[in-house]
Amino acid sequence: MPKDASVSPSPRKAFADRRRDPATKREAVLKTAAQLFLEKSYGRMSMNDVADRLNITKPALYHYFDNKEDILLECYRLGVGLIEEILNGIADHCGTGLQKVEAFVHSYATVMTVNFGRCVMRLDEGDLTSDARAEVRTYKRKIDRRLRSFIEEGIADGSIAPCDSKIAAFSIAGALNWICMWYEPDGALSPEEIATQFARTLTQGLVARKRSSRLRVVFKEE
Amino acid sequence: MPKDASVSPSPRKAFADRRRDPATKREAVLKTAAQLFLEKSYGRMSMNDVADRLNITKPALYHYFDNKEDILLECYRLGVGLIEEILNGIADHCGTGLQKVEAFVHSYATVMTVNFGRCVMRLDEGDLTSDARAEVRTYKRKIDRRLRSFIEEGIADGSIAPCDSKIAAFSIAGALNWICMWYEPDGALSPEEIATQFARTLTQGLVARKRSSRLRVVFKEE
DNA sequence: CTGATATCTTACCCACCGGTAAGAAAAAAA
DNA sequence: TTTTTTTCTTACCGGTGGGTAAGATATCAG
Repeated sequence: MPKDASVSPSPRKAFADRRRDPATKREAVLKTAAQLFLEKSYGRMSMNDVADRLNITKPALYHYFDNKEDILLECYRLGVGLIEEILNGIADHCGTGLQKVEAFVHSYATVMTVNFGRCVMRLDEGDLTSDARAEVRTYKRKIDRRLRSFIEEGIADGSIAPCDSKIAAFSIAGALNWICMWYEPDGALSPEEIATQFARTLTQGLVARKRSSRLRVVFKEE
Repeated sequence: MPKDASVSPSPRKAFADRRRDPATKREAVLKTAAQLFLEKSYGRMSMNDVADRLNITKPALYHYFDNKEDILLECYRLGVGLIEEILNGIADHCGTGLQKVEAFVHSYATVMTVNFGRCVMRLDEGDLTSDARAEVRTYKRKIDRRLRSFIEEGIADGSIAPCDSKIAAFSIAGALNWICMWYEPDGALSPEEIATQFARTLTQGLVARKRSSRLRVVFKEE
């Protein structure tokens, strides 16, 4: 099972020899930190945990990162990068506001099943210093504003029923963000299944359309 | 503004004198612990924080509770109690599955704006010992199963469009649980506003129904 | 081969946290 | 008052975690 070793070697092996290759070692730290962070949360993940899993000692980590916060902030930035990619993709791909929301939900749900993506929403602002917190808040507001603008666009173009876009955005974002709380990579639900049904449920709702055999809907122009 | 002092005195004053009144003192501990827990999360909330806010010293707390986990678990139980109340209320109040889900969302959203309710979803299982974790998981599964049963009921009675009830329940529960992450008691959004729009959005979706002045829907029995 | 540089380890510091031991001070019971 | 019980404080312990100092070891440039 030899993958492309130059791209994604097992993080454990990145520190196997002391060849000078800071980039891949940094990457290895980030990957295992993200993994551990998801397993244990920021507060319970110690620098020793990270070091142990990489078969090195704690001080070695400080050769590549300033401190614990620095590591997790970097994971966070990678995750945000994934999200911003999909946001830009949606802006181009024109359509109704509703279609944009649907595309957003589908893509965002998928990102929430990727480790770095999950880190974004698992990171508690309370664990950060005020500088880092400010940065994180900026990202979050950007994403929230974007979703809200899609909803408002939909209301304007008639594809979305009038509503408070702020609350609607919180509702959708909440459902999506919570994915990282229950999703298990080896679980029964595949990312694709989740993304598809989320996109459907969050835009169309649960309610059955009146198209049963007993009832028929007729649209009449006036 | 004198409230009923026998019911809810300021937690700070509960320990003002040493009169023997364990019940209200316990309650005061729980309230401030819940408050602090919401402000700082379990890991960053120290027993000293709680004691300081009550104007006592740390060991005094151990007169009323066995340990830190015991305190938060008690807060958790109070919150779960609130949720189970609404669940039972909905079971009686008969109606379609969709109506039950709607009622659930409305009530649950409201509970998520009450401190003890918020504690339920902010409590990270990873912070607990295995015994407590087992208890917590039991409660959560009970709630999840209940919501899922409402959805399945709705699919059976035709009020809800066929879907994977598991994913749908995760979606709805996620939106609701996430409320405790952004809700601020003194913020712009009132609990009632939130509950009402959540109930609407999560059941009906965002999509505009074709009921504009240009179109009219007619239901015809066959 | 040699000196310079990057990499990593051993040993340590300090702050904090959950929890306890032992006893003082107040309140209730006698 | 005296005794007993509850309530609360001072002082402390063991463990852990982030982070650093200082030096050993390997890699690389020349």
